[in-house]
Amino acid sequence: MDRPRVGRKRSEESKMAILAASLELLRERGYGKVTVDAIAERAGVGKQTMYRWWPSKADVVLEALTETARTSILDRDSGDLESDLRAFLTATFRALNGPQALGVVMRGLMAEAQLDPEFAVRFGEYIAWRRAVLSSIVQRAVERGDVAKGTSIEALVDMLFGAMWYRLLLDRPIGPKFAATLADLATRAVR
Amino acid sequence: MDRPRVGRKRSEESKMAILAASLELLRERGYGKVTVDAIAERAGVGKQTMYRWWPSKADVVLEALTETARTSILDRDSGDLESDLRAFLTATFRALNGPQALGVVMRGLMAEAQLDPEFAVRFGEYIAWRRAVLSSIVQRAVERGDVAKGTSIEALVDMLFGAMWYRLLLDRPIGPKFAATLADLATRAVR
Amino acid sequence: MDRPRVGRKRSEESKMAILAASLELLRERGYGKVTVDAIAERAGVGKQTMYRWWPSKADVVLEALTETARTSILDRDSGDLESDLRAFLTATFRALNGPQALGVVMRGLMAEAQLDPEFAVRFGEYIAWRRAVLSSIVQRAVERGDVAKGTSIEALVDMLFGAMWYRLLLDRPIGPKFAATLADLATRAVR
Amino acid sequence: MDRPRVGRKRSEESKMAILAASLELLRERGYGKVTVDAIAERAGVGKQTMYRWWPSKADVVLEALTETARTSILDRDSGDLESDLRAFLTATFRALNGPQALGVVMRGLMAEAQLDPEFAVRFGEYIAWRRAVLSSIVQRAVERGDVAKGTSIEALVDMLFGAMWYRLLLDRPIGPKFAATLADLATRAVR
DNA sequence: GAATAATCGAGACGGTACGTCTCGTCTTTCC
DNA sequence: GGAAAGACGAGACGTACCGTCTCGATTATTC
Repeated sequence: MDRPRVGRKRSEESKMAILAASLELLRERGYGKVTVDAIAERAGVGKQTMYRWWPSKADVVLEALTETARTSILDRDSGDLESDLRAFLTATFRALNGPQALGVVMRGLMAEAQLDPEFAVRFGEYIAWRRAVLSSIVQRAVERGDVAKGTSIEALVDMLFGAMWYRLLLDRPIGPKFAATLADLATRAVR
Repeated sequence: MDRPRVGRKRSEESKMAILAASLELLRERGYGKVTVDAIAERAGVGKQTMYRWWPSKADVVLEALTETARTSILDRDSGDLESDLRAFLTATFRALNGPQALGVVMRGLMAEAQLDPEFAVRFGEYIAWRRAVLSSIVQRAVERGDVAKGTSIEALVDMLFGAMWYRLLLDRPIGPKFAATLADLATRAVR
Repeated sequence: MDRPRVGRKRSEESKMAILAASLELLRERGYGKVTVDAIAERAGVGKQTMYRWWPSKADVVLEALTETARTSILDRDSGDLESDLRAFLTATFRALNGPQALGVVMRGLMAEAQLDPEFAVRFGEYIAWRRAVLSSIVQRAVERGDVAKGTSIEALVDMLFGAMWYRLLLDRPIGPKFAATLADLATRAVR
Repeated sequence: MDRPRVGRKRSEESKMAILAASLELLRERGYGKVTVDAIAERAGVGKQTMYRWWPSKADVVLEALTETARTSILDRDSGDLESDLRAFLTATFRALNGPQALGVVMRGLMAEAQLDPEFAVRFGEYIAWRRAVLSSIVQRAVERGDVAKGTSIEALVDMLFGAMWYRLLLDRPIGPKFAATLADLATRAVR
């Protein structure tokens, strides 16, 4: 059982300043050009304060992303798979292209995950959390009997998120039209 | 008009040594831990020789990859979309997991493409070349009349390659079973 | 006028623990490798408690040193300059080499004084205090008429303490033999 | 036996720029406030270039000092110990106070030697070199028969250089008057 | 005996400098 | 004139300490 913590409390102000500075710099320069020193300076914070709470730059950014992304998830139950999917994908894609430039940030993090295996673990958890939402949408359709028996939900989710990531990473546009096309193809695949 | 080239000829030996050393180190350490100096040393080559012929480390690796991958493409026309897809995907996935560890290399290059926009262009060309093969498989089915009108071939290819990349980048297994599932889902999606 | 202090009293226990921990660590690691955090931890004390009572790490050590050194001063009046000098120097040198490793500590403080001008002032006072003892030994000889007229006592003291510090700082041995040699040379110099 | 070196030669230009920048900064800020980054920037040089050739900042400064000090050594043989000593000490002290502020630099290095044992070794060699000059002056007097039998030359040199260092480190003035006093005392001590 | 003050251990904070690493370029010598 | 060797400028990285600030608990004094 945790003995009651003693000493100065973690500064919520610094924490927020770091996350905010990260997002700012990410938008201004893109992931690859953001340095730890720049974040610390912009946040008015010592570098050690960052390393005390996050193991690496990528983890700071991941937390900043998670914070922001929390709002942009949409899961509306319309009773129809295709329209649920379209709504979810459209909202997701909009966030990617939005003023926060989430797409750029996510590309950078995916890159980092390839280079730093320890970060990959934590990034994987974030990804799994996003997957879960999409899975549950499909799951509802299964329960309604709208999905052919034996269909692999996992593979379907891989195809949907995969298509999104694939275009994101190759810097191709991701818009509402693409969302509709994917929703349509996915719905037909599981019929 | 080309005046007959003067001076020492490009050493084919050095070129091969560089490509071989790259693949070796890639397998041993993974992309992120391979340095230019290490490749040069392993190849017994000056660093300048690398930069004379390739614009960056990533391009060396890309060429090493292309060289190897050339063999692993399979495009058999069986007259049936699902079985063509299954065959193509199975062969592709096998190469990823093969002794050359192509998967690891491709992950590294995709990461690099996120951080270096100039390399992203060249990497994009490589990707497009791989896409073309898969597209032509689907195109044949279209010409046979096996694909519903209005189906977006591009989106279908995005879903297939997307699913592959998505699993690859998140370090999840990619095997023949997954190939079959994808081929099945894709075939049903276009009916 | 000081109104009688209110509030918790200074903890004599903590003070002693800090001085003791300082000497311990000094002996174990040498001045350069002793950190403020280490002293605080060893003493079971908050860092602020140190900075509340001493302006810097060096001052803590200086006080620890002064405390110890108080005992090691010897000033016996034998009526003979050479033997007084020999006795004083022998005792001083013995303290430097003693179990407290005063020599090591003093070297560290002298170094600190070069880097921190404010500390240099306080260290200078300590040095002056030690000089005064040696000066008074020579002064007695002057009053006995054993010193040639016009001899600079200050320069003589500089030579004696200078020789000691010079060897100390260059990590050369300082023992009773050296004390006798210095006493002899000094006595002849002032005849 | 050294095989003839291949590859780019050490840049004499960079080396000189580093040494020059060091002296400049030393004069401007004093040893304690000179940083490796500042030297590198002022010299227009990468930090690695410094660390390639010198193990630490102190060694750079030591070399800069040695370079400068080479000129300021004076060893004139007048046939008289006192006047030789006075001349040597006067010249040495003048260099300490001169426009190069050698005194400040030497204080910094002596401090560093206390904190970094590895540097202390190299600094000790520099000191030994300076000692040798003074020793040879006294040695000549011995050979002339001007020195009493049994006198410890080593101790005498310790006293002379010691007095100089002692005053230097305690930030007390060192001028020609002090040189004359020391020369006088030393000469009387060995008679 | 409650209110007020100052100290305490713990530990997070902003900041500075360090020494290492890797990149892509430049220079020298050899073939 | 290409190639291997290797030094170079640049600049980010993560670590180590410093001296300060904040927290909640613990004494002392004062009212």
